[in-house]
Amino acid sequence: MPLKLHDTLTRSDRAVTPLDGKTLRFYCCGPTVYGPAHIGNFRTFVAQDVMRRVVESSGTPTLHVRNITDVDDKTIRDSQKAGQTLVDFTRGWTGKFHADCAALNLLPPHVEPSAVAHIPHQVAMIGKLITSGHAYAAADGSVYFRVSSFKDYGKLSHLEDRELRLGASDAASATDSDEYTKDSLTDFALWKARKPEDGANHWPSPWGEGRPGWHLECSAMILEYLGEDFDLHSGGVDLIFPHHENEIAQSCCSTHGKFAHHWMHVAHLMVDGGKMSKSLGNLYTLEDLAKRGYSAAEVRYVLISGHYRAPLNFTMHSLDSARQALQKLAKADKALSSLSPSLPISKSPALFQDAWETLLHDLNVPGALGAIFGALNKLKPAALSAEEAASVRGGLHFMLHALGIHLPPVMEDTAVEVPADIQALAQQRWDAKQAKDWPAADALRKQLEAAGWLIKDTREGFTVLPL
RNA sequence: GGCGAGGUAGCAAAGUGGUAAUGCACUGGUCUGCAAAACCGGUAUGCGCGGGUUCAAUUCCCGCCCUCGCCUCCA
Repeated sequence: MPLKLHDTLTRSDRAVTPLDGKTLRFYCCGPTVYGPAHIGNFRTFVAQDVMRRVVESSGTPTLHVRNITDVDDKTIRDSQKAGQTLVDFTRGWTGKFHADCAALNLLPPHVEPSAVAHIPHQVAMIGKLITSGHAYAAADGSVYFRVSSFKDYGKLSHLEDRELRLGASDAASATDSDEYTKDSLTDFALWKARKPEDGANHWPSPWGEGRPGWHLECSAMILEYLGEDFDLHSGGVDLIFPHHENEIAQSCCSTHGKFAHHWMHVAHLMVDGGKMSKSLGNLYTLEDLAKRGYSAAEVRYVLISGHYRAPLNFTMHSLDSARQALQKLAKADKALSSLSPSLPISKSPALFQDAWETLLHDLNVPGALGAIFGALNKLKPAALSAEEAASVRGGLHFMLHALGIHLPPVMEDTAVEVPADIQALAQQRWDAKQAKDWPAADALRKQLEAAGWLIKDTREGFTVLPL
C-alpha cells in the first residue's frame, strides 16, 4: 500500500507513486545559511524526513534533493557584517546546519546543491525565458518574469489576480526603486542588477553584472538534478506564495514539463501558543534547548508529535513529555530484548500494522504513535515466546525507523557518578534498614532526596539515582 | 477585505454519522518496612458558540466568535 499524501495543488489526498515506476524523486527547499536554523525550520525538515522514511520503508527508493540557499540579501548582508567572504560565511553556517540535521537523525539528502555553485544554470534559464517572451530586461540591468504571460499563475496558492495586485500595490508604496522598473507590479526578479551594497558578490551575465533572484535557484537546480518533471516538491506553508508559485511559472515556461506532480506543505510551529519571533525571545535553536538539558532526539519527538498539516504548539513541558514517552518506548524495547537479544531486521510492522496504516494515511504520526503505545499496552511480554518477542521487537523497530526515532538508553541503566558523601549516606541508610531501624532509614532517605538523590532498593542491595 | 489551516480533558494531540485513541501530569490499588520501578484501574455526560438535517452529530449543513499563516523574496 503506497503512502497517501495531501496535495496542496489539488487539495486532495493522492497516492505517492514514482513517475518512473521505480524511484520517488523529490525536492525540498533548504535553508538560507546566514545563522543557525531554529526549531520551526526543523519542523519542516523533520516532516520531510518522515515522509522519505515512510516511502522507503514501504519499499520505494527515493532521490532526495535539498538545496542550500547561500546567496540572497541576508547572506550577503551578514557576511559583510561578519567581515567574511560570502563563501566562507555560508560554509560555516552550512556546517552548523549539517551538524543539527545529524543530531535530529535526518537522513542526508542524496544531492545538496548550492545556489552559488549553479549560477550559470540560472543564467541559462533566464536566457530561455527571455527568448520565449516570458521575461524581460529592465533599464537597470535587472531581469523580471512577466507574470501575465503565464496563465496558470496563482493556481497553487489559489490567489486570484485581484488579490495579487492588491498585495503588490501595498508593496509598491514601499520605497524600493526596483518596483518602478517593472512592467507590472506582480512581476518578480529573476536577475538583480549589481548594487553597491552587494560588495564583491556579483556575477557576469548577458544583462550585466548582478546576482540571481531567490526563486530561480530552485527551478534551475531542479531541472539539473530531477529534470522537467518530478514526483514531489515540499516546503513550509509560507513558501506556497510567492516562492513555489514563482518556481512553477519559471520552470513551466522554460521547459515542456509539468514540474512537480505533488506538493507537500508543512504547517508552522508555534511557541507557547503564539508565533515565534526574535523579539519575543522564543526562537529556539537546538543549542538553546541543549543548554536547558534537552536532547535533539527529544526535540525531534516533539516536532513529530503533531500532524504536519496542523499548527503545533511547542512548550518546554512538551519536551518533558517527550522525554518520558521516549523512556516508555525504550523500556518496552528493553523488556522485549531480554526475551530476544538479537534484533532481526524486519520489513513488516507485525503487531503494529494499525500504526503503519495510520502513518500511510497522510503521515498521521500522532495517530501512529498512539497506535504503537496502544499495542504495547496490550502486550504481556512475560507471556511471549522468544520468537514472538523477536517478531514484536522487529515490528517496533520497523516503526521507529520509519519515524526516525532513536531510542535513548533507559535512564536507570545510565551510569552516574555518585559523590562519595552521598554514597556514604546511602550506605548508612542501608545499614539502618538492615537493622530495621525504620525511623533512621526514613530520615536518611529524606535527607538524600533533599540533596537530589533517590535510593532504589533492589534484591541485591541498593542503587542511588539522581532525581 | 480575500484565501488557507486550526479551536477535542490540567497540558499536548489523534479520531469518528452511533456515542471520545495515545503521551505527559494527576489519582486509587497491588507490590514494597517506607519508597522507586512494574502491573491493574480512574480521570472530557463532553469535542469554540448558536441553529439545522438525521432514529442518532463531536463528526454533515448554515451562521457567528477566537487563534495562526499567506496576500512579492519568512520553514
